[in-house]
Amino acid sequence: MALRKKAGEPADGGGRHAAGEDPSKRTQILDGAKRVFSRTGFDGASMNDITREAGVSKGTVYVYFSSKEDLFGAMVEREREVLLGDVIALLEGPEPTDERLTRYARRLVTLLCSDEVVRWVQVLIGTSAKMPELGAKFYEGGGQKGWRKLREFLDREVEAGRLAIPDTGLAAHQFAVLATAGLWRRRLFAHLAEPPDAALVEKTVASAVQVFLAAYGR
Amino acid sequence: MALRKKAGEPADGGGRHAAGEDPSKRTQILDGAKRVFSRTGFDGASMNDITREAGVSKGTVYVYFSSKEDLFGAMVEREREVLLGDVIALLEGPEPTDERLTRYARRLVTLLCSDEVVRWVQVLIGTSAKMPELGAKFYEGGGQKGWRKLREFLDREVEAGRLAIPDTGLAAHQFAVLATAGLWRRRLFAHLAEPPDAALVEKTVASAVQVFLAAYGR
Amino acid sequence: MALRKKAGEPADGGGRHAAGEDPSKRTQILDGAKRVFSRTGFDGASMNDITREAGVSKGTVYVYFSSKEDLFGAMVEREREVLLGDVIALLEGPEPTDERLTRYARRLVTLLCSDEVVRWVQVLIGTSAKMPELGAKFYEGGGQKGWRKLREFLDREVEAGRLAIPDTGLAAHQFAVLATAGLWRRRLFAHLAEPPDAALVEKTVASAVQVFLAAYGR
Amino acid sequence: MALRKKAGEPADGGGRHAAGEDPSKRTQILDGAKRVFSRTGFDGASMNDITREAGVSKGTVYVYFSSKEDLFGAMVEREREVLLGDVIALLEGPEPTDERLTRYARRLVTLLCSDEVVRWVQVLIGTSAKMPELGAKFYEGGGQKGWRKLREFLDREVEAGRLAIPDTGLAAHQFAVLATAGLWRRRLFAHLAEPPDAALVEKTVASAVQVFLAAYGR
DNA sequence: CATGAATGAGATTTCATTCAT
DNA sequence: TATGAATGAAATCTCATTCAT
Repeated sequence: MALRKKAGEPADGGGRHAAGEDPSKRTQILDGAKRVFSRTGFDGASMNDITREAGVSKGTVYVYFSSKEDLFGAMVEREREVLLGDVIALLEGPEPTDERLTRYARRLVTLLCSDEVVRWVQVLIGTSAKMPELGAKFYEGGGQKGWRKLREFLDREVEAGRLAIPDTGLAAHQFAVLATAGLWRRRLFAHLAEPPDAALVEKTVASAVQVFLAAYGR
Repeated sequence: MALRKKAGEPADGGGRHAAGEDPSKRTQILDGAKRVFSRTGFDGASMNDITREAGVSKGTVYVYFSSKEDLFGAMVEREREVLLGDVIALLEGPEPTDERLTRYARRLVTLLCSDEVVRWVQVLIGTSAKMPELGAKFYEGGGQKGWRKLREFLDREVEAGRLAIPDTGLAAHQFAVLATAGLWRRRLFAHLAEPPDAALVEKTVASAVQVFLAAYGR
Repeated sequence: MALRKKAGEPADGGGRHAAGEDPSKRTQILDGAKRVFSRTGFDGASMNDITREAGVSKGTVYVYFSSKEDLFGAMVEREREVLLGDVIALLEGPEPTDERLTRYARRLVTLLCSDEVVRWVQVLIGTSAKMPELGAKFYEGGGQKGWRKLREFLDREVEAGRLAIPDTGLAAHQFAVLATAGLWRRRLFAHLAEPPDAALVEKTVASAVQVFLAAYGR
Repeated sequence: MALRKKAGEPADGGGRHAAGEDPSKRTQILDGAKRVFSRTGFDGASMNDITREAGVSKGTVYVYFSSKEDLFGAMVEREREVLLGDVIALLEGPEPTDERLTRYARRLVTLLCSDEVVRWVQVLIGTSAKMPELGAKFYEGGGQKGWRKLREFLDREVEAGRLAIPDTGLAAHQFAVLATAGLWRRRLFAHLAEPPDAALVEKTVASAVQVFLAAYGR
C-alpha cells in the first residue's frame, strides 16, 4: 500500500484556509477521518471510507487537504491536545500531597489504558517511522505537556517544602511511568486485551505514590 | 536474464532436512523480510520489496510462507527472543545489589532505546491492533520474559534479606519503567530522534536505582 | 499519456439514472466482456483483456461489477433472453400445422447451430459445473422458455383437434431434439466445424416433422 | 489463467513412449489427471494438484507429457472409448425390436445423465473452444461410435423387414435424442441437479420408442 | 530417470488521486 | 465550490514450467 506520490508541499492542510472554504466542512472531514483512522490505522484507512464516514465527496476532501498524509497530519494536530485534557487539574487542591498524587495517577492510568487512547497511540506509534515529525508533534501536545505541568507542580511542592526532589523534570517522568508500571506497555502490545480493572489500577497507583514518596517525600 | 542464484551461500549450510525445504533459503527470506518490515512496517512493506531484498523470487517466498501475515509472524517469532538477549545475566554476581541493578538498568535502557529495538517495537505496536496475538506473543518473548526474570531476582534478594518488597511482581515492573523513565516513551514517539547519550542514561539509571532502593532497600 | 476518455459515445446515451453510474459505460463493459468471454470462456478470459476490449480502465470495471464472476453473471443475465428471440412467433399463423412446425424447426436449428449460439452455449456449459445456478438461469431464460411456449402451442393444437398428444410437455422436448437431431450435439463438440448447410437443415427438419406427426398427428 | 506457451509441438504425449519410460507410471499420471480434471475442469486444475493426486513429481509429469494441454489431450484420448462401453450390446438379442430399443434407450439415458458423464461432457464442451480437435476426437470415440453402431443395427432391422427407415443415419440420431428428450440438455446446464429418477427415465424412454416406432415401425 | 525447489509472468483486485461537469 | 466516475499503478498471490541434484 505504498503511497503514489511523496506529497511534495502540502497545499493547505495546515490550518488557515483559502477564501471560500467552509470551516465547518473542514471539521466534518476531520471528524470522519478521526473515526476511520482510529479504527484502521493510517495504511488501513481508505479515502473512500473517510469520505463516506464524513459524508462528503472525494473531490471535496482534496480541496481541503492535499493528500492522505496531509489529512492525517491535520487530524493529529487537532486531536493531540484533547486527549489528556484536564488531568492536570486534579493535582490542585487543599488535600495532602499524597492524596492529590493518588487522584492524579488514578485518572492518568485509567485514561492512558483506555481503549480509545491505546488505539490512538498504537496508530501514532505505528506511523512514527514514516512520519516521525507527527509522532513527535503528538507527544508534544500530549505527554510532553502533561510532563511539564507535573514538573511545575513538583516544583511548587518542593518550594512549599512538602517534597525534596533534586531533579523535578526527571521525577515527573518517574512518577508518570510508576503510575502505569507496565500496564500501559502491556496494553500497547495487546498483552492486556482489556483496560485494567479498578482494583488493579488502585494497587498500582497506591504503590506508585508510596515508592515516589519514599524517595522524594520529607 | 534471470538471477537464478544470487544467494551468498549456495547450498545448504545446515545439514539434514526432511523433505527438501532449504533452511538457508528460509533464513534468507526472513532476513530480507526483517529489513523491509523494519523499514516500512507491515502495511508499508510490499512482497515485491521483500523478494528483492531477500534475493529470491516471489514464488519462492510463497513456498515457505503462506501469506504476508504468515511471513511477518514467522519473523516476529524468530526475532522476539533475540532482542533482550542476556540482559538478565547482568543481575547476577557478587557485587552489592545497587551495583547489579545499575548495571542491569544501564544495559536495559541502552538496549530499549537503541534504534533497532525502537524501530522494531514501533512496528509491532503498530500492528498490534490488527494482529493482537502477534503483539502479545512478541511481548511474551520480550518484555514479559525479562519481567519474570527480574521478579525472580527480586524474590531471591528479598529472601536473602537484602530487599524488602511486598509485591515483587509489581516492583519488577516499577524498576523496569523507572530505568527508562520517559526515555523509551519519547523514543517511540520519535520525540527523541537519537538514542540518549551516555550521560543522560547514567543520570536516569542512577536515579532509578536510588528511587527503587529508597522504597524497597533495607 | 493516459487515455482518459476513449469511449465512443461520451455522455450518457440513455437518460435518467439515480446516483450517477453511467448506463452506457455499463453497456460498454458488458459488450467487451461478452466478446472476450465468448472467445475464451470464463477461466480463459482475463480482466485485463476485458478492460482493453471494452476500452475502459481496470478500476472502472470494478465500479460497476464487484468481481469477475459478478460481471460474467450480469452478462449472462443480459444475453440469455436475446438469444432465442422471437422464434416462437413462427408457430403462429393460418398455415397447416406441419408447415408451421417446419418453419419453426428450421429457424430453431439454424439458430441453435449458429456460431454465436454454439460458442455461447459451450461457455455456459463449461462453467455450469462451477457456477450451476448460472447455467440453470441461462437455461431458464433460453431453452426452458422456448419449451414452455412450444408446449402451450401443442396444447392449443390438441385442443383444436389437430394433434393427439398424451403428454405435451414431453412432446415439446421431443420435437425440439428431433429438430436438431444430432446436429446441435455435434456442433457443441466441434465435431461439425461449421453450421450445417441449408440442405442438411432442410432434410433434418423435414424428417423431424414427419416423425413427430407420425406419432402425434391425427 | 492464460497459458504461458502455446505448446509448440507436443514432444511425446501421443502414445508411443521413448526408451526407458515406464508405461505404468504413465497410467498413474493419467489416472491422477483424470480425477483432477474431472473435478475442476481444464483451467481449474493445477499441475500441482495433478502431481499430488497421481503421486509423482512435477518433473516426472513433464517427462511423459510436454504440457498441460498435452496431458489433457492424452487423457481424453484414453478415456473417450470407455464411457459408452457396451451399451450397444443391449441392442442384440432375440427379443422383439421395441423391447431391445427400450432396453438400449434406458441404459443410454441413465449413462448420459449420470453425474460422471455429465461432468465429463461439461469439461469437454467447455474446452472445445480452445481445443476444438479434442472435443471432436472425444465425440468420435463416444457419440459417433455409438451412432454408427446404432445405424448398423437399424440397417439390419430394415434388412430383416422389421423396420422401414429411408435414412438410417438420420434415424439413429433421432432415436438417440428422443431417448434423452431434454433430460441430457437440462443436466448439462445444471437445470437438473440430480440424475433423473427411474420413473422419469422410464416414461421418457417408453415415449421415445413409441414415437420412433410410430414413424418407422411396420 | 525422478525429484521438487525455484522461477517470474500474470491473475484479480484495491485505492489515492484527478478532473469534467 | 462540490461531486464522484474514472484512472492505472501497484498490491497480494498462483501456477505452468525448468533444471540442478
